[in-house]
Amino acid sequence: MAADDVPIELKRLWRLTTRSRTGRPAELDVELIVRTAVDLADRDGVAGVSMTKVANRLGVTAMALYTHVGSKEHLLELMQDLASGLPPKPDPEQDWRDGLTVWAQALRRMYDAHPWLAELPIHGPPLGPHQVAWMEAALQVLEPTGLEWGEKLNTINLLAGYVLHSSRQAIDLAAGRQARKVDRVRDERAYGRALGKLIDRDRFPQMNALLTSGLFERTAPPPSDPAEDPDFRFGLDRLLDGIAKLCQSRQSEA
Amino acid sequence: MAADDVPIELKRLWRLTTRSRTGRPAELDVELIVRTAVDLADRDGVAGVSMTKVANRLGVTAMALYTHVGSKEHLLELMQDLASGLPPKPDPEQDWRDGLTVWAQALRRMYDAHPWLAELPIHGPPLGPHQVAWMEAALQVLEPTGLEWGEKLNTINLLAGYVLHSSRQAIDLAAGRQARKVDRVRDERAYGRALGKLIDRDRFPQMNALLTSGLFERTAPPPSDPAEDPDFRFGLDRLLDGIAKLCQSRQSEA
DNA sequence: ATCCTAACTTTATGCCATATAGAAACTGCC
DNA sequence: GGCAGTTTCTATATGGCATAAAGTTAGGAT
Repeated sequence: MAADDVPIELKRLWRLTTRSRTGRPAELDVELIVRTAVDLADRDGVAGVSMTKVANRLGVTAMALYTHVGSKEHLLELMQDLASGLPPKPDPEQDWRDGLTVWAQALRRMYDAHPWLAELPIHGPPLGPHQVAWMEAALQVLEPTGLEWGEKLNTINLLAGYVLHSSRQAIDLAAGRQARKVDRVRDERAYGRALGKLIDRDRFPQMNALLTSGLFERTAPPPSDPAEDPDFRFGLDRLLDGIAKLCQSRQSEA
Repeated sequence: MAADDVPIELKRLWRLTTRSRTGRPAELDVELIVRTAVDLADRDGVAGVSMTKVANRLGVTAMALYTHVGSKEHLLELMQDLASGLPPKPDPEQDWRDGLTVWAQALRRMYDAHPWLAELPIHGPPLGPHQVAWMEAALQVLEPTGLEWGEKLNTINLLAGYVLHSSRQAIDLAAGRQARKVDRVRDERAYGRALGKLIDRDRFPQMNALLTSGLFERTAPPPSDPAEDPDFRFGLDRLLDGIAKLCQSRQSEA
């Protein structure tokens, strides 16, 4: 069944590698390396993860890792899947809209728990067991909608992309706020004042109105639960409204 | 007016730096450096841009750049703004929905013209003249909707985030397809077949159904105009439907 | 006891951003 | 005409990075 033509990267994601009986026995294994790397990333972000640093933590040279993870790129994929964890189990009592809301909010909290996940590039379709589990959960929620497979995929992708994007922004904002004194450009108030001086009122009338509206003078308190942040909810609700319209049109066809 | 308390980074974005009359005259200037860096990025992506390479192209040492751009991070910001170009002028005849569609499609084509723009991290609010112009254009389109400033901002952000995300995916997919023989994991057919062997039918029933649906067997022809790609249009239409509902509720209040 | 083999180490290459210090080239002033 | 001041650019160096190539080590199988 799990035949030989499965690429080694997939095998490692699903932990299907077997220790060989011959040769020097390994001190390391994929799981150990990836967990160490995730620890480092949780502390220092993606930039804090280097083959050397991971290896040093394990009391081993950098090159030793290559036996088990192939390349740094692959290590990052393994880290991504591991840190993704498992989605909440869909509640069959809920309708699809509540189900997707719960799903998206859980995803948002995942990025909050491991902000470095939002730094990673996107690798096409889900490949590892945890990513597949997230996809499975969303598909289960969408099952009663009667959408076609392509539509379901597009919908999930749309939602996941939104959560990723808004997580990134929130994380960047928080990081910027921490360095406020160093880098005042990004401070909201300073932003409005500085740009206000540069913007030609005739060429940028709307921007000018926006900057003088006082919107940037408010100090937004960082919400305790990022999944309840009003800015996050705004986009989520728009998205769900748009998806709802699609579901309605599908339902009225049938 | 353009007072001294404007940070140097902003001044450079708006090309407000003045050559001093004393001292050794500069061979370089910001515009020249940034244009050279953009050329490099157009050819080789963000990874192809290093201070050394940019400097060599200009017949100068890497350190010479630092007089003009401060740091590589700042150079990337300058590149981003320059390559963003100008948005299409909003047509006052169009309603907001057509206007946003045009805007989003133009943004999509921008990422197609400079794919490396999609690789860059997000830097909070728009700071440079071109980015401000994009924002201004979107605000002008939204002007008749009667939305509040915060809603307009959230809406634009939602849309821009969507275009960025789907551009990234399309670019990654195309890049993966180019390296198909090397990296078959991401080839769509191979994806379905390989994952099919790993996935437990009981634990992942929906994924299993999806993989056996034949959806991944189709070969999607790459569209000539990315802004007309059906996958892109799908998300855009959902988003606009969601925004339309918000506008309606605002209108019925008034 | 010896061989085989996989796991790990050593060493080296060629990148990278940028700190520091100094040389070079111009203007304005005497 | 030449010196001072100022700015630009160069030379050099540091410490980091991923990973290629080749060598060493340690245990299981025979």
